[in-house]
Amino acid sequence: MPFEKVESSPDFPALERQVLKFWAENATFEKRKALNAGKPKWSFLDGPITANNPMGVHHAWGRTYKDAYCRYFAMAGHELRFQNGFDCQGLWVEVEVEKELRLKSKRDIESLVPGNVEASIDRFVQACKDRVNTFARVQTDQSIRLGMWMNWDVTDADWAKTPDERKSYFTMAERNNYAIWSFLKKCFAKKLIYRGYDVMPWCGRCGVGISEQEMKEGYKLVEHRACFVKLPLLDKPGENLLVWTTTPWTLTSNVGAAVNPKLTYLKVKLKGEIYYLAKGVFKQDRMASSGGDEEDSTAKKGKREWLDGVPNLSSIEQMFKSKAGKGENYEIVDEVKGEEMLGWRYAGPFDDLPAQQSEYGFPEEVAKIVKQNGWCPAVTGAVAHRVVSGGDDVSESEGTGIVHTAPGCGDIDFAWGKANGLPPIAPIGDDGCFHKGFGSLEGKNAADPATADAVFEELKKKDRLFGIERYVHRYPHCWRCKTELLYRLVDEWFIGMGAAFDPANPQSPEGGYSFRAEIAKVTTQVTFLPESLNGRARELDWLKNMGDWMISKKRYWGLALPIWVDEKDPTDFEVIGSREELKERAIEGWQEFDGHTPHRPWVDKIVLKNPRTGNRMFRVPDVGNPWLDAGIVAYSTLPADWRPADFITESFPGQFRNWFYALLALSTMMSDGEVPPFKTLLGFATCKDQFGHDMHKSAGNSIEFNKAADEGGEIKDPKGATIPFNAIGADVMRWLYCRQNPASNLLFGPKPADEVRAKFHLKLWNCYSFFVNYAIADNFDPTAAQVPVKERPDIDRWILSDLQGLIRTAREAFESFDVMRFALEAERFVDDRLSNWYVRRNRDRFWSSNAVLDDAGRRDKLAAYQTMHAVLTTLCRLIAPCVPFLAEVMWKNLTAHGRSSAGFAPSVHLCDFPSVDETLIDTDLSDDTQALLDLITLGGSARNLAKQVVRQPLAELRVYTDSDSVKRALRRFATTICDELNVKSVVLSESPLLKASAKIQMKTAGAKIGAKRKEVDEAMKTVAAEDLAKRLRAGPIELGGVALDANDIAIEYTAESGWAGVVDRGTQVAIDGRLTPELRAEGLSRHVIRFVQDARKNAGLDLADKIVLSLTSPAEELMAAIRAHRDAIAAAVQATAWVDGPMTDLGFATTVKVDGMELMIGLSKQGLA
RNA sequence: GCGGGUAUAGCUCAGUUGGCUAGAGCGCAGCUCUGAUAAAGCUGAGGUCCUUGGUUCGAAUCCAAGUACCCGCACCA
Repeated sequence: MPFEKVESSPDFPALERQVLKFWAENATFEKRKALNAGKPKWSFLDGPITANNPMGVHHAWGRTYKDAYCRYFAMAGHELRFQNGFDCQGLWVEVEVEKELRLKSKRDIESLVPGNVEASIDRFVQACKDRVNTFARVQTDQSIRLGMWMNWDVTDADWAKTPDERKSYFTMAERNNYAIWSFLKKCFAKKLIYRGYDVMPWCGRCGVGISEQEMKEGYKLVEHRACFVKLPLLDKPGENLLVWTTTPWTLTSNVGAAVNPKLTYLKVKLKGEIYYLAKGVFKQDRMASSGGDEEDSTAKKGKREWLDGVPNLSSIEQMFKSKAGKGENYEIVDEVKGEEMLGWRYAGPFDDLPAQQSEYGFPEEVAKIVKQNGWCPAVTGAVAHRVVSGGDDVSESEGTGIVHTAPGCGDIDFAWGKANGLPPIAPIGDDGCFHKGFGSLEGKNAADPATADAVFEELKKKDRLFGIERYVHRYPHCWRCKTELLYRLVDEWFIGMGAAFDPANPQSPEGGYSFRAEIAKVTTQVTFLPESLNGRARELDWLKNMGDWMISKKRYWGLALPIWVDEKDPTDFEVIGSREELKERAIEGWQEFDGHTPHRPWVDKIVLKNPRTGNRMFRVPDVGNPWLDAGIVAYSTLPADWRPADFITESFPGQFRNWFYALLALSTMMSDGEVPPFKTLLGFATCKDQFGHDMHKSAGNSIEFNKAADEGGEIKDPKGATIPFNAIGADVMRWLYCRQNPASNLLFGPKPADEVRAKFHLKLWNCYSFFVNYAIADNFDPTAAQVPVKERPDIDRWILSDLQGLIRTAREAFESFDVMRFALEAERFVDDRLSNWYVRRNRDRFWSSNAVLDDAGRRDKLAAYQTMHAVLTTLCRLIAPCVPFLAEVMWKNLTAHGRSSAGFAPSVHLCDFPSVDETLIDTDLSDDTQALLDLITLGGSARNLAKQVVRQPLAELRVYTDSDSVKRALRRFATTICDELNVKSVVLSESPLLKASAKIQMKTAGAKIGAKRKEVDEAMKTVAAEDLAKRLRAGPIELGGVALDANDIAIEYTAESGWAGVVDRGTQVAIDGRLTPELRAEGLSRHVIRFVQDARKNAGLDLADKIVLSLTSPAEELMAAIRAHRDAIAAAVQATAWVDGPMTDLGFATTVKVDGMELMIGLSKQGLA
């Protein structure tokens, strides 16, 4: 038997698992690659997936695109590399390993082996490698389950190899790390690498500086306590500057107070003391959003972002009033210009701290650098306190207009400090806690609210605290561990990105080299999809605005920055570009390092000799930014003859500043500004839950890949109710992703999965099972000689013709990376054309029995089988890239289990992608059939208007149309129309069927009419529509002073009495709704048949069973109808004998009502009566 | 704060260079079909096309302002 019986409700996930086995056992993937060897290359570059956890369903979206396009280009005859990538290094892995090992801090990490930092780091780094290997393998298995075809590492032996030797690429591989070294060396040669001492956001928990890219991800609206602080002026007893800060811990390190020289400041007297503050802030409504800081308060006023439960800010004036106490008040005694205040000396809030007594700043390391760079004279913080100019950066939009300046705690403070010779005092260490030298605050964490309390206590004791308030603002947090960032003076390593460029014309500035502009130039060579996202503009915008790239992390697991620094001169450093260079230059440590990957702690052992000074050089302990790891892959993994990649695809949120950026940046440097890393980028949006909310593990609405694929599980809806779901399976997920608009967020869940399965998979499966199950019964042989297509009936040639259209769409869509277009068209093909027309109309061709057919009949039936077989097998090949399992299951069965002797490939994935067969295209036939389908719909609505069900035969359907294809369809498919609409005849009418009414077609007439609309409307009213129609047929007419032709005026119609009519565009359809007694009798008989069929089913009879039938009714009309159509009824219900009168003694009996009339049905199986 | 986007049915979204009666899928309601049958089809209800103003004979569409949400950029005391 050529085919296997097909279950009507299949277990898709189970079938998928069988297909995986089939592929593995038959080495199908290897065979595919062998077929394509030596063909034109199509280069795909995989964006590495972070190997830190199992996959979620959101990963499956991108991985479906990756696989679908790779499979398409493989079927279309290209050689591919099929290499998957894993992202291995970086803080995210460290954080998970810290959790595993229950470590809380960097100190814990360095004490893993008590007393041995180096061994501790080694153990920690090994744990990170282990974690990556573990989850890379998990993700590999899951990707295989998704149906992704890549050169996977499968066996234990594969995984025992080093990352460099495995089939997938790993960013922790030596190849990758050394490639980045060569990149950094090139940057160094262009003098782009520099060491920056700067105040940067810092995560005290992770102990790392946070780069600009990372900071974007962590802003959150939070509450802090802000305070107003008095700074007594040394030369004006009883007078104070009033400053405001949201970070009280930085007051310990105050060195200056910045004013804007152009602003006016008030001198406010309160209880005998004088306070200085900016005039503009005094009465300001502080809850209005900053913006219009000009005086006119009518300027647009937004409301400040605020948190519920936090009281509104009061104005500064109000604070003065309430502090004045009852009956008293403040007094404005004078105004001064900011510039007059410059140089005023004041007493700092924490001048008693040792840290304030250190020349050049604090702590010593900082002081050393400050001294070396000449950033300030030999003064201590306590001595340096004075009013400085902050220029226009000091505004009246926030605070008091006098800015507390701590050059060791703020970016701009640091700049002001350098400009004014103020020594920086850096209060906190890499753990975010106060250094020694800060008195009672020593060891306290700066982010801890209790620390603010301690600061407030100190201030109170000294009478420096003017007020405390609860304040809400957006504040950066660590994107990994969510702790608050602190601004801290650090030394980090940067790549200088160079001068700005004009995004409209991104060339390097005249003369000078600008890395930024070079990247921009390369970026313009890349295609960003989908177009609606304006990806290129986004990327250029980022390139324009970004600062220098901070590439260092003071951590353990990652790229070892190949920077060696002179032991005596921290400004003298070198970048090493390769392992070979390192070996050559090493004067110590090579023996120990050799045999290890270039990771900590081993690489740290290498010591170089400074050729200029003869001093020893040590590697900086920092590791690299992980986007370097992912950014180099176009060079570290793609061989030269595979560059640039034809295609990459990733979820775009964030990636314009992360992977896309890194890839462009590193490739620009590596190719000296010549070659982009890829030609086309397809971005896609974010995967949400089925209610449109972000998926979060904690919210219970995220779905693990394994559960979606095989296990089933449950999700929580937004109200927290639990919704269980069954396994969805890979192909349903994949189709969901393929049919999605990549620019929009995707809603994933059991409900969308069910919809997609019902809409596509089950519809297709129904067609397939219908075909196969009849083909089995009929012994259809797919290898039998073909009935020439020309000799097949219209409907066969029609679907083959439309199938070519689908093939054309498929090829265009895949080639332009628009799989959605193909998927939606395929759905329409399967639903509207194959299922709802071809199969439905052809059921009787398939089930007609060979025994009663003549030669022509048998040939017609063979044509039907062959047509449907061709359609289904072609569909299998078309959808194979999207739903590889479903396609494979159907293909194998349809091609008699892949017997290659029959000319079919043993796997659908070893086929070529279908090409359009021009000889099968019959445009007229396709048009005519479309017209037919439209006519059926119209006729259906006309029936509906006439309130006559399809079972009731009607006399006549009339059609009036100006469409040639409708006219042709009417002639060509008259029988079909009669059958579908259950009418006795269908007639093409030469004249309109319906009462005319005229209507102007503004689409064509609008331009002619213009402003004369009213005149034309008036003129229209005076002419009968029928006359208008007649005159128009003769030629253009004049109406209201405007010449109009037949195209400009549409004549519309309504039906005459007894008829029901509908109109669509140029076609009118009218159906005769009147019933003659004959028609009514026939309709009744059809109802009777329907009830008898029901009764048969209820009686549990088999399809083939013959029956003895008895039909009785007290209603004479019904009995007459039964008598008149007795033979038709008997044939339809397979009654071979009649019993006149009631038959209650044997078999099955029931009573029903036919159009209100009682009918007793009795039947029994023939032979039992 | 600056720039960009979006706003259309209960939900998810289409809607061409302005053109008159604004669509689809899902959901809902009703009906039908019933030898593909735990499938399928049809019909219906449901819209201030975010608001206001403007341009125009005519605006969901173009312009301006406003509102809400989203994205990017900038965020300082």
